[in-house]
Amino acid sequence: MLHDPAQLDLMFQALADPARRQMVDRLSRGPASVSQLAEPLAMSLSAVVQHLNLLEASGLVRTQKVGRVRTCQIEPKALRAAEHWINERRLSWERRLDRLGDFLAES
Amino acid sequence: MLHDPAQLDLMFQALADPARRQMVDRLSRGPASVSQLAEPLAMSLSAVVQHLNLLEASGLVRTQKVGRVRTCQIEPKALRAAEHWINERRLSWERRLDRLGDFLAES
DNA sequence: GAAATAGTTAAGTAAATGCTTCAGTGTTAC
DNA sequence: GTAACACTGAAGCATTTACTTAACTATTTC
Repeated sequence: MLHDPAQLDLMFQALADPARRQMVDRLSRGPASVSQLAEPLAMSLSAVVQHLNLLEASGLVRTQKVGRVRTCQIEPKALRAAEHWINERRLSWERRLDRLGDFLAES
Repeated sequence: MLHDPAQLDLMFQALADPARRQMVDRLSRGPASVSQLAEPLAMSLSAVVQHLNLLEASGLVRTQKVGRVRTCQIEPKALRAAEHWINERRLSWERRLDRLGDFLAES
């Protein structure tokens, strides 16, 4: 579910926007309401809600509404999935380099 | 230089596109020419070059031209920078959860 | 129950993105 | 020297994106 390419697509797409990364950054320091997320951003609350909906659709953020306040949290599992995708490619490359080094050392 | 927010922006933006991630994936298994990168993709060579230019501008891929062939490689340092950004946020969140757990355990 | 608060939704718009085609350039093979 | 090859660049176009404003729906507060 988390490695499904469509979800991965949504996650990387979500992380591509600076405002959304700023929101993730804020949330990494603890939960926040929509207004709290919006506060440091130079855009309308409406725009923030739209970004937030993308973040939620991507699985990176989970929200729950109590009364009139929507509280947002990071979903570390999703972050880990994105992290993992990058990590695997980097390691694959680095292992290849190691094997090449071994081969050259032997000759 | 790698943690400069503008560069990070370019990297995440580059990773947001499925075709570009497929190119990175291919390159993680070893260097490739532009045509080799293009081969599995259902688009014109010209489109692939445009994607490649973005990847290069983001620092994720380095290329060098010998004769008429441009050979492309992954730049693991850049991948590591993106990885690191995500990792820091996730850890920050998880550490917070740990502290919260400790606090609740004490009471 | 009226007013303030917190968020939501829809419609519109300007700019960015991901292509395409076509007309090149430089390189290598014959 | 000419033909094939491996790209490159510009122009154009359809779609998507990141907003805006304005009208609206719940909840609290007083």
